[in-house]
Amino acid sequence: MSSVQESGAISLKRLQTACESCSLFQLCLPLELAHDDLEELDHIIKQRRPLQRGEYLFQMGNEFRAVYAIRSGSLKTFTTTDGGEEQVTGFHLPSELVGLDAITTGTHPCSARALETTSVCEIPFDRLEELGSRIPGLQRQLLRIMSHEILMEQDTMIWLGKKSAEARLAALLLRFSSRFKARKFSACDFNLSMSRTDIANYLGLAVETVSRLFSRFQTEGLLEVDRKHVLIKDMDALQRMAGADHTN
Amino acid sequence: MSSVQESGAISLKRLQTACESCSLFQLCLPLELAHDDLEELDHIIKQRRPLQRGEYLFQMGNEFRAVYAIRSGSLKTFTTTDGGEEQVTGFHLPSELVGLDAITTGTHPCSARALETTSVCEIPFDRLEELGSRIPGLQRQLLRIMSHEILMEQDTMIWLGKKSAEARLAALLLRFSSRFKARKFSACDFNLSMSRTDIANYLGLAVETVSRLFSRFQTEGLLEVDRKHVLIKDMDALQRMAGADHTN
DNA sequence: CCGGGACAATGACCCATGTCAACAACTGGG
DNA sequence: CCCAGTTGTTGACATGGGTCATTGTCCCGG
Repeated sequence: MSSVQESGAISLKRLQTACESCSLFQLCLPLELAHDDLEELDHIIKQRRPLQRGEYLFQMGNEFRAVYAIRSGSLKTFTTTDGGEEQVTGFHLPSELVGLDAITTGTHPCSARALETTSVCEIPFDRLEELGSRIPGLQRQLLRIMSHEILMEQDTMIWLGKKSAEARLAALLLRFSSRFKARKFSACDFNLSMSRTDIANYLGLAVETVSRLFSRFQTEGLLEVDRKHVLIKDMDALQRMAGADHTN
Repeated sequence: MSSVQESGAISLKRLQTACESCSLFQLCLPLELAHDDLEELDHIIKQRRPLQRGEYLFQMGNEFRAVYAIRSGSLKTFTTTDGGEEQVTGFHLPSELVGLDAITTGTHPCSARALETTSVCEIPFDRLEELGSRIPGLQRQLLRIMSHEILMEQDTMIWLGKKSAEARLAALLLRFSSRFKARKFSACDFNLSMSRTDIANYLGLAVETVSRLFSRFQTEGLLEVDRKHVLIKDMDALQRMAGADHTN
């Protein structure tokens, strides 16, 4: 899953960010920006030391200062209920922006934790906003990204509300598949960086159910699974499964 | 539930919109704008003939031209699956903006239908965007509203994923309660403009379950229910119910 | 190469909630 | 004011998926 991976020791000089040379360029914020505007954006972006698996990018309740674009690796976001229970609210892949849900309140409503070694671009929000008011294309792109996030969550709500366990897992797999595809990775052959527990939590199922489903999908010839590694063998069948709600 | 209701015949002269005189002023887009900026906003807003119960504000697949602020009444938004099944994605009350989820694709991903007589302000999106780039406060407010929407949907995802039927209904009731309260209506005594079927659909439950729960809440003394009308008698108990997920 | 701890898979059992069916209550049109 | 259609309520029964318990597997450190 990891791609652009910084090697070993962290040099003290400012790491090169340069959106223009980033392989995620077309999916991330910069899309459609002119060369000069891009340079301005580059200047406000800070590159941070890569996060190790399990490290937090931010925690629920932290003051909101920046949004983060993922360069490589992956994150999960989750809230913690009063009872200490965790609820996973999303998994995030390279080029995606996290932290947007903190704008309203000025406080992060969820925590973000690395699922593997992960590097991010930090984009201070006050400066992004200021820049947005000068560069209409940037502003538009920001609204578009947020709108897209709303859309994706509506989709998720549909699975959670209406669909059977198998449809939910199928939908999850398809979503990952298309996200990888958009990032020029294989749509059929990928690693899931999160644990079964995280998947189950996200889908609102018991771990055991998820486990059983993976097994069943495998015996039915839809997938080949080996731990984190997934190979999709029958995309159409998955699609059919994901489509059917349990009223059928 | 309806409040600012236009009476009978529709005059041909442009109806008075004037955000400044709107009772929803503080909750809606205009918040924090200076007088002059408000006037500019007023100029791009169109007032449409009120929608009757069951009328569509827009339909899934329609081209995205405008976002809509609800003045009075209420709407539901929903998608229709290939199988013709309906999935309710939200209920919308006065001062709320609908249509934001269409920004990314330029096409409405869901339909919006009036649950009762409902009047809305139409805000053409191209002009709003243009205005936003000139008025930073407006832009900020727009981002804030979208961020808030993301937040609310995450919350919804949590109910749907993790919670028992009773917790879901309790959470729904509490959400309406606080939304009415924010709009200076009673937090304990209100009408639900949508049918049981819509509620059930939204919560991912069977109508029968919703019906039974209403009855049970009533016998347990938490509520008094009479058709659409709800009187909350024990807010704390509801809160406790909404909090507990079915892992407790 | 071995051992411990986390993670994953599988089986047996049970409960919450869905389904089906009958009925009751309300609503609007004539 | 009545009747038909729609919407809501209630009961009996079925089942998907949760829970608990056991066993298997991987992975890392020593």
